[in-house]
Amino acid sequence: MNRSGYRPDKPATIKDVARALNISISTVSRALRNMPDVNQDTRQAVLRKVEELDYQPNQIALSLITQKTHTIGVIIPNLDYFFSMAVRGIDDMALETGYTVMICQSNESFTREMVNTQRLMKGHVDGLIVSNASDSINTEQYERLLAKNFPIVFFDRANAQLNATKVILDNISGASQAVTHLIEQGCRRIAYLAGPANLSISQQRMIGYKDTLQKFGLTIDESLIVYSEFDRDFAYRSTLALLERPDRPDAIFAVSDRLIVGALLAIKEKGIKIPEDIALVGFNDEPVVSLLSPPISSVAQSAFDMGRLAAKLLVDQLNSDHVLPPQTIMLKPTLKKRASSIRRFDPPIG
Amino acid sequence: MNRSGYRPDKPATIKDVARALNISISTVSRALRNMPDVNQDTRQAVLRKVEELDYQPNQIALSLITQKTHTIGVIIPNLDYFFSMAVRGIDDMALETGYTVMICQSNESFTREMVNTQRLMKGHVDGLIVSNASDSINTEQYERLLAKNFPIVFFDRANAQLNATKVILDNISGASQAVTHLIEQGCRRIAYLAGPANLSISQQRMIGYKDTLQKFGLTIDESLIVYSEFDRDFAYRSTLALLERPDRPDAIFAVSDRLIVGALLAIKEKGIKIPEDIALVGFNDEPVVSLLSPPISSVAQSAFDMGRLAAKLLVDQLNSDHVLPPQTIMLKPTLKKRASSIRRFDPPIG
DNA sequence: TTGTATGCGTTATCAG
DNA sequence: CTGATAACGCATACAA
Repeated sequence: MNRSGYRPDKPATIKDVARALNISISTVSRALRNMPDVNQDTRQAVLRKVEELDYQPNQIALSLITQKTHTIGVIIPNLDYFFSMAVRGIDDMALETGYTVMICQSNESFTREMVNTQRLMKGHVDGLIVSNASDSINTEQYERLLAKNFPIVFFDRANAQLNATKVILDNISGASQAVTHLIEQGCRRIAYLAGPANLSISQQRMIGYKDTLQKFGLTIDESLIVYSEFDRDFAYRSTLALLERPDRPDAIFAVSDRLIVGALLAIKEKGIKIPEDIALVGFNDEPVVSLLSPPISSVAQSAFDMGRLAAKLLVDQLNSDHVLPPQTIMLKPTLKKRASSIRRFDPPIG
Repeated sequence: MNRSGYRPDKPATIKDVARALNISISTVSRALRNMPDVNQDTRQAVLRKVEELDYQPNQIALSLITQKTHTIGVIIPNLDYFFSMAVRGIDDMALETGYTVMICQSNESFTREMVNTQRLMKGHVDGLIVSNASDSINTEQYERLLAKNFPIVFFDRANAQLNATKVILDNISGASQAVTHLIEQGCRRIAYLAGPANLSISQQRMIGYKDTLQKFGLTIDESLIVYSEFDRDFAYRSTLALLERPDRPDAIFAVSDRLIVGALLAIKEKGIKIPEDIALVGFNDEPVVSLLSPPISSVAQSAFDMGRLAAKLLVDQLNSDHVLPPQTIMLKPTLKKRASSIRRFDPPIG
């Protein structure tokens, strides 16, 4: 007994059904799959016996033949609010289309992301839905898979160089909306908690930030830009440092709500007024930011929709009999304006 | 071509390796699994060819033989903070022990929980880790699986009648700590947002709540107990109603942080002082509660540890060659005391 | 030390 | 209408 480990009682196979009825396997198989050419009485007998023996087709055997598992692999950096919602969207679409979802978290580690990819490939998922870890740089492994025409859909965090199907946010627009709003509220020195430098979302939001400043004729002060991991405590400390400066900023925009919350804690600790002295805008519109004092403005996107859409694109590829060309779908974010950034009465409260 | 749908380029099989070297399949198989009785030269040649062809064993074929997929099915009601952390713990242990995790969310729906169970069973998971939906009542399906000795571990929300392996919290202790603390702070009319009546965690926490009141000689006022789903808005409205009463409560304890946040919003809206007029204690210690004004006290547990432990118990069963007897592991919660409930200076701030 | 044959559970292709 | 058999990719008992 080399196949070690405990195994539950063996379920009935198609063979058992056939034997019990003294007919051949193929007849049972045909009866079960509603093929024509099968006697009604035989079919009824099979159906009854199947019920009696609680027979269920062995998916593994089917997979061996079709080389399909009806399983989708999902690789995400973490399970924070955004990705939880995205996973819910993916699982939702998977349920509708008859797939099951295998989820692995990279914990923001590129190494673990690669390990998870291999893990899922070994488990023979039919396709992959990926959002990169914050220290992801190398795309070699994905390129190799894509070269073999293995179906992958990237969402949210997707390497810009990679020629693959993606569902992403219009991050430039999101950042632009945030910065425009801050400028309209009278802010002139807008600091930016920029997140991990190599992530596409960071880079795109940075473009939106800088372009908007320039569009309004404001100078870009690189010393007001702080790169970091998605670490609330780091944002807290960075903000304290920004507040120490004689020319301290009059607004802070952050690449994620996690960071803007860190900023909020630092500012409140210093007793500086929000939004009068410093206005705040975050990104993702997590539920928590609307509960804080003051409620924090944030760029909102629907992670659920993004997840559903990513799953949809993947399933479309899986159900297609030819290779679909890569496409990039860009979703539009909307700014939720709240007390943390509203200094004047002109703009309506969102 | 009945096997519809696109499939990526076929990977090399053990046959390809054998053919390329003009040797038999079994020799390749042996060489690969470091069996003795195999010529060093042959082994080297095989290894080289395997590298060259990028051959990887087909797990599906292996699964067909062993009837094991090295996959764990996870069924959870949602992916809020608690369950996200639990899933992280499960995935962590799975990675360590060579398993992959299939996750399905029931969205608090018993029907969907059943559908997901079938979905995972069809996908031939080796075992199941389950936390029930809030409207779960019927345990028939699990009983049937357990009767077949199919390995299942329940965690957090586990039906009390079911004779199965469980990892749960000492909910009575958690509620007792919370209520004791409130009483020590001078509260005498403690309302309870009790959650779904049929959930084991609700029932256990209710026992802790009532027993503690009685222990301190306080009467139980059933009109201060409100059942509900895990719905923040419902808690908000229930609290508004409680506040209308002439004999309004001087404290609210809630079965979950989601509900206590709803209560907080209602109380702040009414301009009632926390903790002077009403003290608050929640359950789960989600990060959000420590960020609110005032920070809310909460009964803390480690969802991550619970997840890891549940996975550990399941893997132990999977790796054992006999059926392990059901066991229930009970974890101890600790109360985090914060401003929402601290009226006196005697107890230290947790 | 290596090769051959059988089986895992199912479908598909033939014959009958 | 039904049955026998090959095949999916691999491990393994048995032969050589």
